[in-house]
Amino acid sequence: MPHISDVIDNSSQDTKKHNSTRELLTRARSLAGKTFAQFAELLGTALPRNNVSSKGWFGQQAEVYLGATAKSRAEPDFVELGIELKTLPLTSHHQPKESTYVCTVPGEIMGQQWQTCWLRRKLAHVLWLPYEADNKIDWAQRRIGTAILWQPSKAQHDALKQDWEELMANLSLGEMAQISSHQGQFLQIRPKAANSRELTNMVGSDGNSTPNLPCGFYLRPDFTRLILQQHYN
Amino acid sequence: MPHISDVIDNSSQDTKKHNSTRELLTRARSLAGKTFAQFAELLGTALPRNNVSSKGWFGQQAEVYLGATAKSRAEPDFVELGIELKTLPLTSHHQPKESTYVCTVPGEIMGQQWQTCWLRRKLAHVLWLPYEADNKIDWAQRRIGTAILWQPSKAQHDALKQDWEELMANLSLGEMAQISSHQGQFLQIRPKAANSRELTNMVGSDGNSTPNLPCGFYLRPDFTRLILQQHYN
DNA sequence: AGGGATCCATGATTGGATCCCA
DNA sequence: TGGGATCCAATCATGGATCCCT
Repeated sequence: MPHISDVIDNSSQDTKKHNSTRELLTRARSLAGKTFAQFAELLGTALPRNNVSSKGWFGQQAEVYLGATAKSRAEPDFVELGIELKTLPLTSHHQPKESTYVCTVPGEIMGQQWQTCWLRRKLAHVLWLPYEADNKIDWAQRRIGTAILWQPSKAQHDALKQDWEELMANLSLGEMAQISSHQGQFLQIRPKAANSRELTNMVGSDGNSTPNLPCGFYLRPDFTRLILQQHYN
Repeated sequence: MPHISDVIDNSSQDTKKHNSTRELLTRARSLAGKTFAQFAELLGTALPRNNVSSKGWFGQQAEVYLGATAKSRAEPDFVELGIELKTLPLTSHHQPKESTYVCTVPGEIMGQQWQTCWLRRKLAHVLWLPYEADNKIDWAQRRIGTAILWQPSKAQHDALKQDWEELMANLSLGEMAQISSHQGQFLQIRPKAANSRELTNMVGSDGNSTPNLPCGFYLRPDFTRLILQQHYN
């Protein structure tokens, strides 16, 4: 049984966390309407000259601006808040343009559980940062949208859980090579590598290790579209 | 049963290997008597300005000069010959100045066997390249010695095997933290890291993973002293 | 003088994602 | 238009070892 002071401390922590979360959202929303060029100026950095060679630029600079602490580490972007930052490219019709990368598919399949898996933790609390990604708009002139702080609804959670468990079951059945991007209603598994010759080792349920393309979990556009609708309607 | 042509091919391979090994030794010995400054000039590179910040310089440049193929990979330096290159720093009395790093201690202890372990493969065939390492000699003026091509004698092999099996047995008993550099007659285990705060995961015989300092196997000077004596007497 | 601590280079891995063709 | 392929930055891990204090 916790001592009363622990309860008081926790409660105080929760209040701080709540306030910090609101500050984070406020700061993120202060970017709404700004172009990439204006954003770069805010940061005092130069815009990369083209988008092909700077795919992750906006996401990484947004982390810097919002004070994310985890640089390429296996932690939430905002550790103390448990919040993950994800940029969300939009078409000219303000629909998701792409699937959204979530995290890498674990190389060790055995013993993975939904309750504790990395994907679930990543998607437990997300700060979405939409932006214009229509190729007809000059890159420097693309505008940042209004940030959305989101947690999965019961239905969304359950749908993700079902997809995840189906995909993981298929993986453990052995042939990673047979896993298709077509599986999964909202979640899919796709290659995630520098190139198609890259290989890592997958350890299957039989304990054997086989070389495979590194893969990642991606959210299909249908899923992120729901999030946008949920917020704007 | 092999076809007769396979036998002929192998024999041809062996001859090539023999010749290449002699060429390697000859090329290595052509460095005998040269100073670091002269060696750097041979390579067309600059000498690093001090030795503290360039600990691996000679070893790495020697690999380049001798055509080693494995750059930081888990292979022998000269893959086709199965030969490992090791530089050997000497005192003013031409005795080994330091213990000699061999390889990292595997993070997975279970199932390790002497017959197939990396340490045994590394030490199966070594091209030793001695050089003056007395701090009283200006770094640029240190001279390279006569290369020695070495394979362990039966007695040396057995002694290494005994040390290795003793050390590995201790590791698998659990407490990596309790392993001491004092153990082992010719072989020891010591830290091998950027700094003492670095940690990696060790998987013990119980299958549990515990964080530990990354460690390496080192040959004690007594061992390399034997190799020098064996050759020069 | 032995052993705990440390230094550099480079390849591999991971986290940020979007590209782009059939 | 979906999914196979790819791009950059930064960290991590490994291979090359020697430093340097007690």
